Amino acid sequence: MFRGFSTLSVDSKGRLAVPSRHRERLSSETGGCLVLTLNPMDRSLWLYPLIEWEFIETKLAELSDFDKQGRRTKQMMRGYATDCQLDAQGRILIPQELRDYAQLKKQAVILGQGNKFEIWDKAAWKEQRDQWLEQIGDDSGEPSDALRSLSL
Amino acid sequence: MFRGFSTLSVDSKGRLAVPSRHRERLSSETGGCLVLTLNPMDRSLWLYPLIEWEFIETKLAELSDFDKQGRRTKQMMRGYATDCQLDAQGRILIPQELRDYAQLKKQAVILGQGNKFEIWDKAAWKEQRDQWLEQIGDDSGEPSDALRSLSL
DNA sequence: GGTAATTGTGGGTAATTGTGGGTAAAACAA
DNA sequence: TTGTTTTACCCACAATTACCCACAATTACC
Repeated sequence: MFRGFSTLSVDSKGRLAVPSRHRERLSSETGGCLVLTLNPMDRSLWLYPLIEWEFIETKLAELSDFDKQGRRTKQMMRGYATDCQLDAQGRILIPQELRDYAQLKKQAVILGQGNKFEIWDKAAWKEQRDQWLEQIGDDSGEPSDALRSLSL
Repeated sequence: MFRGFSTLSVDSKGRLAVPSRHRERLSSETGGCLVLTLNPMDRSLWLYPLIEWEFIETKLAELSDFDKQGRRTKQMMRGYATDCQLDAQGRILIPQELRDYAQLKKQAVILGQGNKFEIWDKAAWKEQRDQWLEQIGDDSGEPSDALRSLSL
């Protein structure tokens, strides 16, 4: 399971260095083959080891074309899925199109999220985070049932 | 179960010494692997032995991506979960990002909380504590049913 | 109360990691 | 083809982190 947080910079060529503590796993897991695609829920990117992505892909294939949300999710995630590999310095090259989607500027953050990594523009992430923290903090909102029964 | 209170200092490199009476348990429990993450309820940090964290992680993994609150909770807790180990002096290095989140200055406190430790900035903790004591004391707030049936 | 052991704190140094940029190969367009 | 842009590969520097060692403060013990 991937976890953890790092602040990183996207250089002028659109490259992003994966934190070193994750490199070995990423380069061994599927011969170093990775898949980068967009996160349809947020303006951020997802980075999967190929083997994990293939599993996702089969699940996507099962989504009905007659359900609008399902169709769109499929289109987006598959359509933007880009193969990539770590270079000798442990970086990946993020295509222009995906950089635009996630509105990546110079500063980015990368978050371990179980079977994948999530990549955000730093400012956008902070905004999201603070918004969420506010919601958790005030007790006015209704936590979902799943959350209500969660003891950490 | 962890319990107890200690005042400690965070040095200029962001290191925090775990009280010695807890070291042995922390370094033996899961080969010394620990996970440090943020406490989404308060501006403080949680320190889990890896084995305890993994249990939390599986619970988080079950939350749906299509429920916004669940998704955010997952993102935050996993995203900020940082692997760490005690160094030769029994300290952990707290990443800048987490220090900022918990607003840790020079003085910190660490509280045993069952399956984990909670780490606060000392001043922030005192403030919180006094505030809570006031609230608990006056009977204006509505205690939940669970609390109502609690005999201490 | 005095001494010895343990614990908490600080800092130096070496290794690792993150970042930037140069150059050559490859892809693409005209 | 030729010229232009993009990508891959390499090298180098700066910042961070891990690993030591040393001292001060605290605690335990006689």
